[in-house]
Amino acid sequence: MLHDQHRDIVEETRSNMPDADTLFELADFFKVFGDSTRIRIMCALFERELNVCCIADIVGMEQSTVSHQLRVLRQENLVKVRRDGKQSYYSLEDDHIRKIFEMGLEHILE
Amino acid sequence: MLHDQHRDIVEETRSNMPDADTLFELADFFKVFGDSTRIRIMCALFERELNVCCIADIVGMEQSTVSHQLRVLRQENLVKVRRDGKQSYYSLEDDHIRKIFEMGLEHILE
DNA sequence: ATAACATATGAACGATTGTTCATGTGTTCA
DNA sequence: TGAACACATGAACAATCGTTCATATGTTAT
Repeated sequence: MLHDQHRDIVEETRSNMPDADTLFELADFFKVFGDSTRIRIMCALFERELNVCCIADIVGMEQSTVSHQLRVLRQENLVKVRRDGKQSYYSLEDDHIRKIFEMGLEHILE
Repeated sequence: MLHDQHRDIVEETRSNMPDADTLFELADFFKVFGDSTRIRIMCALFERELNVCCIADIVGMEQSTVSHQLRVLRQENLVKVRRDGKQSYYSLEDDHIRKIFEMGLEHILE
């Protein structure tokens, strides 16, 4: 049960929070970072742009798996594609990713 | 198939990446941010420390659900607990969380 | 000691997710 | 045009995850 003294705290806290939709989007965005295959793909792309079969080789997974995960990364605007003949070259979309990575690494290395 | 010209790229990229264990840990860490209930809990805690039933009320979920998720947050060292009589007060563990939040928000608001 | 309350936890369930296999689409080169 | 290649995608499956219900633990007050 919620005490009377708590009602105000609850109300004020709730009013200072971003709206539910935004937080939902935020969760979806971070969900992308929550898989080690995708993390490894992004990490590989920190160096340079790479085509799909290189990425597959680097992370040691099937081409199909990598393609599926690249689609997830694309949908959240984390990577962009460039077609060159038969091959698709992927690269990182922006620099937030790098910073988020750094923050995460700082946290776990404590 | 991997072309000869790609072998070097693969090797060099792989050698510049953090080791697999670290990236696995990193994924597990970000996994915690990938759920809207947990996001909302963390967001509520930005304001002030809160006990469990206040959090449950703010996020609109069962006390049990919130307790389970608080355990997840505890296990990844994202929150700490303080017992005060019958109640447990939760607060954020460090400031990385705030920065990671900000990065995420910046990204989705583009 | 017992009742009432706050929180934690285990089991069970449905839902979501990651991977693989098979196949489809699009491009190049002979 | 057709074979070979690079990549994308759909279906299916196992595994993981989030929630709920029921119950256990721990604390306070009578």
